[in-house]
Amino acid sequence: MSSQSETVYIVEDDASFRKSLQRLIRSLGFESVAFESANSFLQADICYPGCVLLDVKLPDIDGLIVQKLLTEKGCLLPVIFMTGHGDIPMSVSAMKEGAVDFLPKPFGEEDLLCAINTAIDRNISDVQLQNEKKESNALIETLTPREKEVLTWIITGKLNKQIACEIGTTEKTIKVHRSRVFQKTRVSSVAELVRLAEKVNISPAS
Amino acid sequence: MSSQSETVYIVEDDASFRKSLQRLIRSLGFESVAFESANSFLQADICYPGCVLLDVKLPDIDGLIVQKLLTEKGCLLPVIFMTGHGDIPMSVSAMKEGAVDFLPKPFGEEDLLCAINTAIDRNISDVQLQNEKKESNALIETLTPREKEVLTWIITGKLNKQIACEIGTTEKTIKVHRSRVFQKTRVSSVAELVRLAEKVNISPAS
DNA sequence: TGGCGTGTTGGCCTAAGGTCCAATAGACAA
DNA sequence: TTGTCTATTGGACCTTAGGCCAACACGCCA
Repeated sequence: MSSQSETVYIVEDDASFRKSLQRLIRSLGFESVAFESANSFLQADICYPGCVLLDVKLPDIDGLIVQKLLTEKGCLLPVIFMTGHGDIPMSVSAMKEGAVDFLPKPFGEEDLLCAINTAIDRNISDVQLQNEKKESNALIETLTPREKEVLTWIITGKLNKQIACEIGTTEKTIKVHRSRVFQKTRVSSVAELVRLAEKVNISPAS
Repeated sequence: MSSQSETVYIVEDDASFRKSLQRLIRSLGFESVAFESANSFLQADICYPGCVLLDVKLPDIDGLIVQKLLTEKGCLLPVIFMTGHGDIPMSVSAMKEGAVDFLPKPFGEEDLLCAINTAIDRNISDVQLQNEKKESNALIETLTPREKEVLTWIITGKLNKQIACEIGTTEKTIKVHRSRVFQKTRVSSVAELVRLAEKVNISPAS
């Protein structure tokens, strides 16, 4: 899993704490990139696998808002919150939104390491899932509308003649569409097609 | 969704607060059953759909432990925690373990109602998922070992002759097994079989 | 207006799946 | 020991699927 370097992004306005965090994280064997504000972090290029260690209280944007912005951007970096003056509702909101952990300052090295490992594992699997989904989507997008329609019937397990009846054409036509669907999506069986369709949330026709 | 009465189980040692909670919850339109200790709750029969409103600090067992016990028991009741003197690590642990919410006392009626609705919705879908899984499992369990083996190959999309080669027998034999698999699992297509197998976490052979 | 992509259809042939009937062999329990 | 369950195999026959070749209609763009 560690084929690529794992990066911990740090967003923390206190310069001395930020630097000591960065030292600590590097000593734990991770790459580390630090930001002093939410905006500078949000504009930065990020690399996977990684996670973000995010202070809740930042000078420009609230940490919980940053978390939402990341999600909206489609960024898959898992968030670990840090806070000096947090409260329970804040931590609960963060966790509901999918934060990996919410660490009150000061926190122990073990807790941090544990959270980072969890976050990076999650990121690795999220990224892989997203990539698979993208690849599957690219295949599906090569289909014509009619072929997509036939696809949704194939994955219900219907026979060609039944599909023909459903969409008002002949069995021969369905055979051709079916054949094209298999070619274009590069599968060789209905079973593979079912799994491909599930990956991109295509559900069986009526 | 409200075809059956929705029950909120309350576990709270403070008698007066327990009673006022029960009144409030009934006024919100839910059934309510209250307990003054974790043990009495854990021994009770529970009905779905529902959820449990659980005090973190109880005389006999800690609320967070109760949550783990419920999970281990296979109980699907979602947990909403209440606490008078909680802290952030406590709320974070609870949320990591799947709690729906973690309400510091005193909490508002709206927050409570919102948490209960979320919890019950989750319970309804969890219960439905579990039922579907049970039904699918029951079908799969009618298969002989050999038939299960053939099943794992069918859902990879392999042809009968390929399966025969894999498990060292003839195409004819696989045809018979395949036919029995379809009969016993009551599906009529590979597509349905793939979905059935996924529900019970059977993954394709090598 | 001609080419291209899409959707449609036909015939023909081979391969594969599905069903019915029949039969054998080993394991395990009544 | 007999009977049942499981796994195995064969033959015959029909249905489906898939590939190859050919063709036509329609809309859109250059």
